[in-house]
Amino acid sequence: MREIVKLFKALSDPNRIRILKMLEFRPLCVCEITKVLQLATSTVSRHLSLLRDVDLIIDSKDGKWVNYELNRSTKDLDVKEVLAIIGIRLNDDSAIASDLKNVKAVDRNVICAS
Amino acid sequence: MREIVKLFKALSDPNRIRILKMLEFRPLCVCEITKVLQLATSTVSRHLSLLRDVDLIIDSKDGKWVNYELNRSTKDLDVKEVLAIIGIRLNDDSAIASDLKNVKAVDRNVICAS
DNA sequence: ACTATATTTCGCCAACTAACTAAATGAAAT
DNA sequence: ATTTCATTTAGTTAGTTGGCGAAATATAGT
Repeated sequence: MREIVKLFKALSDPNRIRILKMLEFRPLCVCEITKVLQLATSTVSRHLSLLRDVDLIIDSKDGKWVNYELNRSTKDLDVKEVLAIIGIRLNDDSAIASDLKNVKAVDRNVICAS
Repeated sequence: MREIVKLFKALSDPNRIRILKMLEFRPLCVCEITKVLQLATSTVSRHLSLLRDVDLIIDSKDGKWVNYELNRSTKDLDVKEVLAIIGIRLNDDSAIASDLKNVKAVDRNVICAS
C-alpha cells in the first residue's frame, strides 16, 4: 500500500511528469533537465531523487555528469504499467511537445556552466 | 496534463485507495465508509468528492443516503487503466483485507446514527 | 411543522510539499 | 593540490493537504 501511494504521489506533480516525458526521448543529465524546466538545479535534483526512489528512473555516473533514464526494465509491475500509461499519453500536450523540442536542441557540453 | 496529475494526486492517499478497494466489493454510503475508515464524516465526504472530481467514482442519491460506486463505465482511458491496476493489486495488503472484512459486516441500517 | 439522520461545506490547525539560495560533496582537469 | 564544474544536501519560506468539529443543507418520518 505504502509503495503504490508513493508511486502515485511521485506522479502527481507536473514537473515530474515533464521529466518522465523528456526521458522517453533519451537519457539526460540534471543540467539539461534544469535548462528545459527552468527551475533551480536543486529543485530538479530533488524531483529526480523522488522518481528514482519509486523505481521510475535509474541513474548512472558519466564523468562529472549523472545520467538519468527511464527504468524500462523494472520488475515492479505497477511501475511498468504506469510507465506504459505515461508513454502513450500526453504526447499532444503543448508543454510536453515544447519540452521535447527543447530536449532535442539541448547539448550538455554547450549548456552546462552557462 | 493538469487532469492526469489530478488523477494521480487523487490516488496518492492511503485512505482514498482504501475507499476505492472497498467500492470494488459493492457501492457504499458515506456513513458505511466512515465506519470502516474510522475518520470524521466530513473527512470521508471530502475524499469522496475528490475521487468523484477525477471520475474515479460516481454518486447517486438513495433516500437520505448517497451511494458511491466505482465509475467502471468511464470514458476516460486513464481512469480506466488506473482502475484496472488498483483492481488487480493490493488484495494481499493487510489493511485492505481487513477493510473488506469490515465492509462485508457493515449494514447502513444498523450502523448509521450510532 | 418538527425531529432525526445523512451528507456537505466552512473555518481552523498541524504536517507536508515544492520552490529558492547557500553550503557541501565528488569527480576532472590544470 | 587546487580549481572547476555538476550534483546533492541543508535550511527557509509560501502554498497545499488532510484531519477535525461546527454549522448548513437535504431528505424521511412523525
